[in-house]
Amino acid sequence: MSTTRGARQLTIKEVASHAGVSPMTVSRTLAGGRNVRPDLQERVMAAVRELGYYRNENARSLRPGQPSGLVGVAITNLANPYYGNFALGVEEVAAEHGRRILLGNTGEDDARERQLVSDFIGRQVDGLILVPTSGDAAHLRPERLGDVPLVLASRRVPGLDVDTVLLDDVGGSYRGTISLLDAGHTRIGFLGNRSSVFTGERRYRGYEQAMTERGVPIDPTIVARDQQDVEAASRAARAMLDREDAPTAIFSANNRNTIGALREIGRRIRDGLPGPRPAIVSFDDFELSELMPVPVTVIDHDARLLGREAAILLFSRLDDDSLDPAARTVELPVTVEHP
Amino acid sequence: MSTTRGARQLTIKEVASHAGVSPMTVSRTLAGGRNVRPDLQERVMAAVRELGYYRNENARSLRPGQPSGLVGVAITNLANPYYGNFALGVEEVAAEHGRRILLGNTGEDDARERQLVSDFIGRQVDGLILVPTSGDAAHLRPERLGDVPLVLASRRVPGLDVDTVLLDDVGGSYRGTISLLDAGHTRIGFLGNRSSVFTGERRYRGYEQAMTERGVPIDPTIVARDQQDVEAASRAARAMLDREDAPTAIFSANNRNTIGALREIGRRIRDGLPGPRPAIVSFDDFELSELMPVPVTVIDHDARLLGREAAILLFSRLDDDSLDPAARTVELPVTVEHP
DNA sequence: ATCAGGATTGGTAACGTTACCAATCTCAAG
DNA sequence: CTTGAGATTGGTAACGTTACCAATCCTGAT
Repeated sequence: MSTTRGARQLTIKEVASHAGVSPMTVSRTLAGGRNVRPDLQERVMAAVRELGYYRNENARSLRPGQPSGLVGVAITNLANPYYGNFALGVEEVAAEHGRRILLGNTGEDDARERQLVSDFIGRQVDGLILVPTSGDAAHLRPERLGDVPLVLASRRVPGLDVDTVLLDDVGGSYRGTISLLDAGHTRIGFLGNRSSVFTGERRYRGYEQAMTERGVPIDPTIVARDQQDVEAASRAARAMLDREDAPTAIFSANNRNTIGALREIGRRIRDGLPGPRPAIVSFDDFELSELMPVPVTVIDHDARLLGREAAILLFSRLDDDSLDPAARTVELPVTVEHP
Repeated sequence: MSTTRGARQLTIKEVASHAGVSPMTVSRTLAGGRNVRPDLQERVMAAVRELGYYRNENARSLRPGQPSGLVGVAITNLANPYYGNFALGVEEVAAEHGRRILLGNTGEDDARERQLVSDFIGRQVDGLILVPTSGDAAHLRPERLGDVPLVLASRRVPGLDVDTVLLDDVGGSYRGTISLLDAGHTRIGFLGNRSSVFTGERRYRGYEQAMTERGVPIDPTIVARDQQDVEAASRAARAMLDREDAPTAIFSANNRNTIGALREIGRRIRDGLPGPRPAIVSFDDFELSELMPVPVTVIDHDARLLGREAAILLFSRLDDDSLDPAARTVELPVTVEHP
């Protein structure tokens, strides 16, 4: 099927003959017009406008050494506003550098990530920006990527020494937990991800450091580290709060867990259930946190900035050959905002 | 600069000589292996694995009739979770069809949209999905787009008759407003966008229809239709609620306005200001709406589904030449969820 | 008027791939 | 042992573009 689907794409040749010049003159004009007589440039541009010609970027990038102007971006979950903002930041900086982004969603699926990376490379991307899943890293090794620079965001990959942008997970979690301890809490629950998730590990470490430093023992019965979605987080919070010795405060290591915990707390208040109304410290901001029925301290950060930084690291490698090849890490600060 | 940046991309020729066959045999093997001896296929695949070869998709799509496998997607604001979900829906369906998406953010800027569309076409996209800005549509006319199918989402463009996916803005707003009227409210404020924004117009129309049908006059002093962001929405809500004859309920036509209104209401409650605590009907859901200090009725919908539908419309055109060329419109239902 | 030097223009080849065609090989039937 | 049909393999050209080189044009100095 599909032998002819309307007029096919115009070529430089057609523009040339329409303007009465050679293809080379058209090419030069489009490339900036160096060494082309102004009147010919005018004729060429007129023909381009008249015919509605678009230069074929794929053919262009076929010539050796020519960059494609594409950046492959794979993130784990576009539905999460955090990653939406991240993607926006990347897109902004890419646009400033005249590049486009090829976007893929991995859904935390390792196989999908491999597939995306292969495809991106097949499409000749100039660089890759990745929020890696936690799986195997063989497909990200330099020898597999050839000369395509890679920047990791949010998470590291064990054994992969490349440019990375991170949040100050440990510091933020530490300060957030300290603020609870300062307020007199000693039974502080933890909701988060398991250690195999990079940020899950780091954020737990911050919590742990603060508790240890203040000599407050960590009670594993009020530490839940395996919730990926709001539903599971809500259940974990319920189990914690149903206990005799329920926590008086909860440290939530990410947005999903915070929402889940607040749902459960809201339910208990509505239903008039007894027990503490725990204070919350949330790693990740969310809208209207100030209107919640319990005080929410927010460990906030700018995902868009994280995206911008990732893109900046990437383009610095692309645009500067003399750059020290050693991997760089940027760790963005987070703020702790009291209610 | 950049004469040699490490090893350049591998070619099919190198794979061929490594496997001891001709480039054509490699090409055929990669294309599925029809009419290639199994042992040669094996040798080829081994060479591909060993060398880490990726087929150059750009060169591939250079041949006439070959689709690029790319879809250009331009949305207005990736930071908005609504559009993040939309993009996710598009990406999912594109992936199911073996396509990748080129993503651009217009930021409601007309010039940027034009630029993105040009670039997308230059990169030989097989189709375009657009949340259009409200400006001029000349660059979206069929004669400018050649044979590249276009699908619009969320909004129509005046004078452009193409496949479109919309929400049932009018019906949802009508039903939401009716629910306020049913609850006995007669002073119902409106927060939304101006008429030149497609959804702004439609959502106002639903409000208007409900009010008119019930014989409740619309008071222009409590209709604010020019807020794009939370800040402005908050100010508009404040102005409304500061009035002697403040509304007892507010219809908010979008997420940004809802958040703004709730911020202002929260402030008034915290500060103990007098005046009504208006009920809210919000077009667009947001998390934890059930925990708000005033009842919030949510007109909900699935942005991800909207994205999926847009992609489905597009791929139906790409994959079925015999399709009736008449433009189709899909209007997705919305739900009205009482608190 | 002549000529060097630079500006301008155009022709050719090559980028990596695959459609098309021609060449070779296999094998069963005569 | 020949024949021919079908399977398999490889060579060539072309997709749209631009780097490189050669050809031509123009300018001002002699």
